[in-house]
Amino acid sequence: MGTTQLETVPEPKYWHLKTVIGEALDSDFAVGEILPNERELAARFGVARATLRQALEQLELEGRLQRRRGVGTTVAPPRVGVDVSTTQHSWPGVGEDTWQSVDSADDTAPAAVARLLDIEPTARVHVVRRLRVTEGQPVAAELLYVPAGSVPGLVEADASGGPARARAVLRELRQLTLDGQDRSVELGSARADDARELDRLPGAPVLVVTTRYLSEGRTAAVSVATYRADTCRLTFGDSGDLAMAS
Amino acid sequence: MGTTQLETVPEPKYWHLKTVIGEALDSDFAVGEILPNERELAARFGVARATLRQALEQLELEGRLQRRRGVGTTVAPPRVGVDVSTTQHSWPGVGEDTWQSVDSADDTAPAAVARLLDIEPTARVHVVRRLRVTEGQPVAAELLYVPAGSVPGLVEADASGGPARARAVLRELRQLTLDGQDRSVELGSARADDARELDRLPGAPVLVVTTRYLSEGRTAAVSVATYRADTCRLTFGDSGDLAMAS
DNA sequence: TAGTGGTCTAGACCACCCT
DNA sequence: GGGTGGTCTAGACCACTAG
Repeated sequence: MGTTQLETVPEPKYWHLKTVIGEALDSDFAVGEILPNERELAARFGVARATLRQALEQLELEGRLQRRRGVGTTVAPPRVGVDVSTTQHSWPGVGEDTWQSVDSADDTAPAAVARLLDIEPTARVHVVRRLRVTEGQPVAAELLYVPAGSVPGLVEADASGGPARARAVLRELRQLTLDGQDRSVELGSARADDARELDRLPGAPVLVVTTRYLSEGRTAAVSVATYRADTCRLTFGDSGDLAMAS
Repeated sequence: MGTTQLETVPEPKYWHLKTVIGEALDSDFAVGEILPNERELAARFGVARATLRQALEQLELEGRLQRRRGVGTTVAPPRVGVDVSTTQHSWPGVGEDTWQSVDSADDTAPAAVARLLDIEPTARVHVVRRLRVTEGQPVAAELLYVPAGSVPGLVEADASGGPARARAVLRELRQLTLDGQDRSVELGSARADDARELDRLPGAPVLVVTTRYLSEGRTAAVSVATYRADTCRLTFGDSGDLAMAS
């Protein structure tokens, strides 16, 4: 009674913190600059460390911060745009140096991938592992699933399993005519092995790009590429050189 | 000494929990089924609630769970694929019922958008708000920024600001010839207003799709659409009907 | 009003990186 | 060894939903 209702909007503390720190990032910090450590920041803002961490996590999710254990928290550079437009791609590995072949193995495909390939979950496929590197930094790890039926010409002898084997699978795949591809993008979290190659912790947020390569009415191969969500912006340059023309 | 080193891999508890619960989800639960509450689950697994929550958060991020305050945690249905292929789009709002116009206002564009539009940050633009609904559920909220110069024919009188105004802006925009568009996808967190329209909490993870509409060598409009990352899989059907043919 | 998930605290210890 | 972020605990209270 008699008291004026003073903004009784219980905005969470971590949300407010995120805003405040975000603004400070714009005005007071340069890219690459290192922030005070979490314990000090928490004390400075008068909150528990867990609460501060919630704010930092959000900022990291948005690509504004970068945190490394044992090192500290730094201001992240703007996200790099990585081209995932389909016209650029054609078959995987055509004269591209953006992807590095890592190795290849024979294995079964995960259930979801087997469904896309329309094969039995127990059927064996070639699994090619590749890594995409941009400006010296790994940005994506890919698993390319190729059913044996798609590469009948592949000689089985060379079972070295190394990069040479991976390139051999890709070379055979290119013998097919590519009729088209579909692509989808969704949010995921990095599996342990992907995380290691991407220099992140397991569970880090990633953008999962799934591509079906179609040939002769069938799905000839499926690629599952996981991109670092913190540092990457996926671009689909559907106009591309058109913007340059005229 | 004398003790055999027993798998001293300090896999985080929450990571292990996530795996265990994820497997249980596959085998013991049906879509829509409600899980025991967090306090009980934590007790059952012998961990603190915060630790259990870390596991649930990951599963929610991957679209496997859905949590609602005051209600409970349920098993999420598979993500819905929403088509964001550019051929389908042409100008925004051409005979589509997937998008609902909400309203339109005159405002300045955020700095990042002003840069894409190549206009002054203080220049006024039409901001059209739209909502994308799929199967009765809101999946995306969009802000379409249209510089006044792109819609010279727009009559200023009708400043109602409601859906009618929004449709008028779109109608005028369609007078231009569309030369092409660029699109990019990145991870973000929902702003308060988007979160409300998407029926999520502020900060919820979203996929931000930014589109530049090009006309006569200029950027005629910019769309920033935020899709619910938990329930959506963005699809780029670059083959589409090709898969149907032959 | 009872029960749910969301926020917050004040500690502790661990894994990792640098010097 | 000293400092960083990452994990974990055992509590407490709040905001929301439903019966």
